Amino acid sequence: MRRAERRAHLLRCALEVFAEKGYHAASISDIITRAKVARGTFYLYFESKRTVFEQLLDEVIALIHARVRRIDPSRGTEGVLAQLEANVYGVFEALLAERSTARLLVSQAVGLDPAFDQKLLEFFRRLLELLERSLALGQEMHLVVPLDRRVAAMAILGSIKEILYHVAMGTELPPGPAMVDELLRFHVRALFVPAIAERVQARGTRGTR
Amino acid sequence: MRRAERRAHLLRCALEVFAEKGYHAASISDIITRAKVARGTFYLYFESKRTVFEQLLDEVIALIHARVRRIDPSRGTEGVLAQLEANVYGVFEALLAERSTARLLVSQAVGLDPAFDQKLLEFFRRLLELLERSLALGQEMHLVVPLDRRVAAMAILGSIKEILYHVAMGTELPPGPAMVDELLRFHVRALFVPAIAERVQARGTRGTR
Amino acid sequence: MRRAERRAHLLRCALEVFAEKGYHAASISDIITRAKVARGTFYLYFESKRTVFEQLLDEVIALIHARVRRIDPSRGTEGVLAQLEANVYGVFEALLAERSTARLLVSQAVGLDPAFDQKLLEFFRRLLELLERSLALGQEMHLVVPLDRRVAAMAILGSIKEILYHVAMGTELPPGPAMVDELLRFHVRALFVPAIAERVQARGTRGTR
Amino acid sequence: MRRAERRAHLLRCALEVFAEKGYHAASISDIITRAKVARGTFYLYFESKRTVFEQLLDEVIALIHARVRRIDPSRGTEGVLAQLEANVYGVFEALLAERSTARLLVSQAVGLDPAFDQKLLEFFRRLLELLERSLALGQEMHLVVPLDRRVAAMAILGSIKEILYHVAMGTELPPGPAMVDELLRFHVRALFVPAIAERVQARGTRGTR
DNA sequence: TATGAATGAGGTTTCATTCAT
DNA sequence: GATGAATGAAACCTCATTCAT
Repeated sequence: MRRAERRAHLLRCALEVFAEKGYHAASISDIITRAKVARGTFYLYFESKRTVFEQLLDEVIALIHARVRRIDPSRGTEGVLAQLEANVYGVFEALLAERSTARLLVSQAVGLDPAFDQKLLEFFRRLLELLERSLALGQEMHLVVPLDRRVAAMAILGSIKEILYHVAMGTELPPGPAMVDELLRFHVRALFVPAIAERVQARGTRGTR
Repeated sequence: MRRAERRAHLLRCALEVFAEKGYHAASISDIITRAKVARGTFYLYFESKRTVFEQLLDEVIALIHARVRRIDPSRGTEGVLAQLEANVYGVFEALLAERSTARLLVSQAVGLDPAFDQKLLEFFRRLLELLERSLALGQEMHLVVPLDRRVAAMAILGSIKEILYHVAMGTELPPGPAMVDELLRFHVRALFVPAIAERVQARGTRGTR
Repeated sequence: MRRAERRAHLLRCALEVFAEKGYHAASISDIITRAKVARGTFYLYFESKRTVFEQLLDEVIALIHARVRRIDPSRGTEGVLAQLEANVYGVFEALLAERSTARLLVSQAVGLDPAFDQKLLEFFRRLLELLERSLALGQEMHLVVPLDRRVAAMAILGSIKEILYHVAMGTELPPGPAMVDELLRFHVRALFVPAIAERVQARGTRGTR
Repeated sequence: MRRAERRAHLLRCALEVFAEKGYHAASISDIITRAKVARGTFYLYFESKRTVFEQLLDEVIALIHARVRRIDPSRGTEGVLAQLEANVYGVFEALLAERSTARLLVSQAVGLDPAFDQKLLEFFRRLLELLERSLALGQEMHLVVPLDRRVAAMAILGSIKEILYHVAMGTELPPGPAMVDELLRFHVRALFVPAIAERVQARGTRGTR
């Protein structure tokens, strides 16, 4: 039990250090200083600096996978829209809660080295596939307009990532829920057939900032 | 004249090395080995590893700034659309031509250190402002629907970056022009009032992949 | 305890290397090879090559300051002479014991760079002030002849340094105590009123070499 | 003729640079920048950085040798005193005229490396021998008191060097001639039999600073 | 003779990892 | 398990010297 706690504490400290300084600038010294632990202790829990980072990255990835569900078409138009919303909300909820985690994913893990790039890429590709399948489904239901599903999926994913990036970097933005609503309306307009799109659009727009 | 050539050659080699290995994993040795130049020669042209990278990044940023123009509303609806297209095309043209350059911008320069992050962030913020102004203009002309311009601008920028990221990482995608067309239609649907959006949509969709 | 020993050992080895090769020719490799220690270990104890040297220099300076006392006039003529003697003896004792230390002070630290030059100069200036005050005192007691105290102080300091320099460089000289006696008689003649000077001179001269 | 001029110019610039920055901190770039000459040109005139410095040092040494004469006893007591004076004056005249030269000798050439140390030491040893022979002569003429000639010679040399060192380092001192007079009186008291010493002392002391 | 671009040996320093206590 | 001193590979950068023009 003790062991698991310590491990979690170390992971937590490592996350903060990586988020603040970036992978390379972060040193083992930074981590153990923050964790108030001896150097050797760190290596009792993790094989190397690389592996801590990898585990943190895996955690973030799992966190997001846990929030994203394949869309189930059996619940009608409204159900599909609700599920789409739930996915985007989930991701933002998970990542806005903690800037460190967001930074790790959208900034610090990028371009580290071929292996990490690969892992990141695979994660994003899985998300893209999921999105593509959802889009295909939407098209079958005649909710989604004809489009290149891969390109559209990337556009959606990219729009989410960009906002997370700016959140992580501290850019000023509308408060969480309003921002997500706004983003969702953007997606709806871009994807859905006019009949649906107009309905959603009417439901929500208040001002124009 | 000789000097400029050498410098360009070194920059070119540095770009390739950075793109392949990432900033930190790339060593001066890698660069000079590739350039077939002695160690000191490198420092004859650049102050440090950091400054070569910075110059490369500045070049990429300049490259993109050169391709992006503020939208001029005086030429009517079609003119505005054409200008939007030109901007996106320009950016893709500049970056698709060379995977290394694209990688530098969307992958290797991210999360390097506070100074580079700042530079990158400022670059993206300038692009966002430009986009926001264009959106405001579109709204005045009743071309663009009511929306939070900042969020929309980020969504657009993010969609472009994501596609570039995947291009840089080698993901399979539709051939250049088709992809850009597809992406533009996505933007049009997301931004424009239905009357315009439908016109554009009708004009272009061929298949659904 | 262990730590202090290691540190002392490293300082000792560094001293020897600096004395043998000079500051610039001495490399960290030389020091750690002699100390049979890994490269990193050196940096565990000292921040840089510069700081080891500085600490060594500080040590030598402290060593000498510890041996030199302001002259107390309350103990009469003989007392003053005895104190003068004690000071000169003290300095020689401290530095003759170890050629490396002497070399560091009179040879290796000279002309290194503006900062070290400054430190050295300040040290010598403090000694000069002390000498000047002692001379002023001697003049008040009518023991010391009228003279420019600054020039006389420099002459005395210089005579001591020159002998130390030759000792450090291995020039053959009379054995320690005889040499110091001889030097003291030189000073006495140069400084004191004839009545005192003759008394001291009579007391000591044995041969003329 | 042209060649000799250029060489002299380079030597001059090198002297200034060495005096200002010290041997190691001085770079070939510093020298050629000051001389407004290309890098290769430097090597047309000198084999290496080391050899320029060596030639400068040789020049200084020659300069001093030219000013110092063995004392000729045939011209009586006053003549001997006058010659002693002339030697010390000569050395100061040569070195006070130019701080760069003084710095080179008393500060920058010290502790450079074994070879330079050797050269410097030999130079000082020659001066010492000369002094020792003069002292022996003085003793034969019953002008100089019984003393260890080597120690006395070192004391005299050291007193001169110390003053030059402080001049070179910018310490405030009495104006040239007064300072040399003062120093000479110091030497006279330290060396000469009372009868002579008193005569000289009476002749010059004005104040006590 | 003069130039200055090119060279590369060599130095200092960092820091992830190990291991004896 | 915990500690933290010790390790040493590897990186960056400088600068005296060379050499083609």
